[in-house]
Amino acid sequence: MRISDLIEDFIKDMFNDESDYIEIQRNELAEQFNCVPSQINYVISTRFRPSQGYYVESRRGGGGHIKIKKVNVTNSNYLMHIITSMGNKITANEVDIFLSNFLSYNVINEKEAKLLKVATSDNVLSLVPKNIKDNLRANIFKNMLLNLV
Amino acid sequence: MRISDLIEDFIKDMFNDESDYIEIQRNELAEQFNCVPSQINYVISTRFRPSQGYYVESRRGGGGHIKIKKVNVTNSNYLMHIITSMGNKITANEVDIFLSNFLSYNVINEKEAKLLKVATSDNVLSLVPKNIKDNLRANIFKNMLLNLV
DNA sequence: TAATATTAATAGTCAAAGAAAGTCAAAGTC
DNA sequence: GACTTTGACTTTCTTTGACTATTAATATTA
Repeated sequence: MRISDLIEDFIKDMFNDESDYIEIQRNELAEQFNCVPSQINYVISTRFRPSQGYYVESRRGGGGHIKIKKVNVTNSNYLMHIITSMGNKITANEVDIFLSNFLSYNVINEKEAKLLKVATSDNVLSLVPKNIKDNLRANIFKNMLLNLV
Repeated sequence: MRISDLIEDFIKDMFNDESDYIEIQRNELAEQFNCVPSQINYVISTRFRPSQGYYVESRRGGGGHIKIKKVNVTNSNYLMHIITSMGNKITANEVDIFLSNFLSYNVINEKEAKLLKVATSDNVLSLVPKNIKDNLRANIFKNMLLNLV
């Protein structure tokens, strides 16, 4: 079995009912599996993506760590379904359409919609090179949504 | 847990309803936490910045001390003030500190804080060229905040 | 006694070392 | 060809300590 799969399983086993997130230390985990630390990054970036229901944050420096949050995916969950099916690019217009749907289904409130809209608006992202803008927007949108599920 | 975080928490716990400021003795505190005195300065300069709601003054010599004052403010004024006084660059760490202050002042709620954090996190902005990342972050942060005023 | 000098008690600064995590591309595997 | 493994290099944040600056307390002097 691939080592990446072992690491994936190991991390997934860390989740339990009490908390919806886990914390790991990259170097320590790498040592346990006898691999280079960057392999942990590989595993996270291929198996713990937003589209797979995971939200990741980390911190460097002394006491640093990687925190992985698992979003509860009941397959009836409308938002989750949107997140997993959304591509890795999205335009400001498409965001608007999503938002008005979310609002009409009452899955988010006005304030949240406003925040989502602002954070992904062309205006706010005007500094971002055009060729990555829609990718970034999708990134922001999905990760924000994950935290509303 | 990082010792800096412990010190930060310890100091924050010292605040109570009666007084809006606290006083510490640098060497004594350092001794309690078994660290070098300058670590206290590190904690103060990274977690109790004047721009983030704390005003710090100190005195050297016998009986010297460090006094940290919590600047008391009301909702929209406070946010508005922060927004206008904030530079056009901000790091993810600085966002964190802002957010914890906003939360302690009750000017935003947990969900809003989470959204702000996510939308400006390094992970989510990883696609963005380094030279504009902190500018973009400030852009997103300020514009989102404007919608919370 | 008032002014001045000295000493001790604090706090401040800054840069180096340490402790993580991130990136990216080359090499390997299936 | 797509996915995985590896490792050199980078970035971020924290800890440490040597050196500096300031103030209060005390001693000395005029």
